[in-house]
Amino acid sequence: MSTRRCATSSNRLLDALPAKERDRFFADCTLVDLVAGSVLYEQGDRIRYVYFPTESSISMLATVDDHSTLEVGMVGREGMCGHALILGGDFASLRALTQGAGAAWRTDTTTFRRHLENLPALQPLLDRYVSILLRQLAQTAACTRFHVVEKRLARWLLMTQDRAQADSFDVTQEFLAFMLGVRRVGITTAASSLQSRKLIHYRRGSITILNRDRLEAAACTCYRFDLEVYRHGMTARARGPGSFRHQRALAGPIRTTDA
Amino acid sequence: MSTRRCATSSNRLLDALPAKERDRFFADCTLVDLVAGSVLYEQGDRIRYVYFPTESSISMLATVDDHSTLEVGMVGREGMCGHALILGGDFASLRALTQGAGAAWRTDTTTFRRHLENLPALQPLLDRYVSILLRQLAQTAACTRFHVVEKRLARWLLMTQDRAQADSFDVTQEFLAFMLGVRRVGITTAASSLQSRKLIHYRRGSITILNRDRLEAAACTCYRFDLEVYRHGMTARARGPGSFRHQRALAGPIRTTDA
DNA sequence: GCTGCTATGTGCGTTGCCGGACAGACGGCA
DNA sequence: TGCCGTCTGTCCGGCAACGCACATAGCAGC
Repeated sequence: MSTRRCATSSNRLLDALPAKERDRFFADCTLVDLVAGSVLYEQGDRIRYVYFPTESSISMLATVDDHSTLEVGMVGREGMCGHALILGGDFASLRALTQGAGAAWRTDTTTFRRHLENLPALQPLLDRYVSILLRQLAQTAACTRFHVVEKRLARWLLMTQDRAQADSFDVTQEFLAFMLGVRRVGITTAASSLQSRKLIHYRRGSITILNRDRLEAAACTCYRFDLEVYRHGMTARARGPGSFRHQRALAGPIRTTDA
Repeated sequence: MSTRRCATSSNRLLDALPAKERDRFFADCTLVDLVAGSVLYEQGDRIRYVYFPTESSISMLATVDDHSTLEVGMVGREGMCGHALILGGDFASLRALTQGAGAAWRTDTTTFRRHLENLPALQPLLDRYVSILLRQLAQTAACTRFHVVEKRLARWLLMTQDRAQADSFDVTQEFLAFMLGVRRVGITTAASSLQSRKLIHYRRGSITILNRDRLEAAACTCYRFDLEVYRHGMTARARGPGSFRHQRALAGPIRTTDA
């Protein structure tokens, strides 16, 4: 089933380090196996370890009213889990839950902090990652507000496929509903629509992506936007236009007019 | 009308700097007047100036599909606008629009970068601010998903009141609709509901908050949560519980079980 | 094979918001 | 004073998603 599995199973952030620094960093890392469904941090937990997934994927979750939960970010081999440490914090600001089982590099907080000081390329690299994460959160907020469940589901499946590096992965509709913050039946409807169009196939806790291109066409544009942000950062390439519906309603000139 | 106006009209982030550093920073700042409706950055713009509002407030906006826009963050005297620079970036990742007219300290990018290197307290302070911003984005995503317009409107009004430091401020329903990503009529309904309960009073482009406590009770809990995050960061105090509706659906143990 | 658990599918009325259209009200300006 | 642009209020049908309840289907263990 895992047809798209890659040869190299490392983490892209760490790969981006200069070889010397990377070696020093890896010397203090342990390769661990994350179990699907395990909670890495509860909101407000003191962070003990940071994680750099290689095959696994982790969901960042925000909760309101003690029961409604929404996935606001996804971390795979392109990222890291425990971003608060990058910014000098001690506590996890969001719940982190292993969504796709698999391997991840792990380092304890103290060691990680030491590397942040001693490896000159590390902090800038991770700062850049934080800014990407920040943009992803903003995009998810808008996406969740404006896009229908079916398109959001398609986006989620594509994002997960990228991180699982496989066409097929284990997930129940109940879990998907939890991630997208909708009813399970909402997922049933959306998923069966996608299946009837032969974009995906699913059965009892497992989903296979059949046609990636058409699934991408069925997803909202947020998927592609996210990819662009990861690839090019926030340069002009990832620009999305956007104008106020009624410019007249805004007093004053549009550009900065401060003295 | 502006009964709650404070004597000190400075910026809280800059106030938190040690006196010596603050003085050096202010020496290179200009106090400018932001005009309501002016766009400080378009998404993807190279950042030329950063802003530290004192009386003004700025909205950070995310756009999807070239027309649907959502306010994902608000910056007032408690924050700064141009966070990308803190993380070493050059480009604005979100649109920034002056929502409440007023004064702000401004510095150009080059000078700001120099201060980041030379003033030892600045970078840690702003890093902490970024992590707060990040948490605010996540909260907004969940809030936008789960809370009805009336509660979101109440939250928005409270947040704006805090930043305007006045009970009354100028804003049209059209603009509110734009911020919350809903129809103008949706605001009409919500606002007249709040007005009928004597929590606010409004007339033609201006809103007055009549009863702050009851308005807070009418707002979603996200308002209070935000305040806690600003006050205490992500320590245990700001913890919000949250459990999966059906724990059974998650395979494996709940705590981290990696080797 | 049967049992029992979990995952998926369907039906029903309800609700919050949408899109569009239009009527009324306010307030600056001539 | 009266005009006119802007802001606000009300109506309509429609739809996506909700909450609840119950029916079916896959799969594991005995």
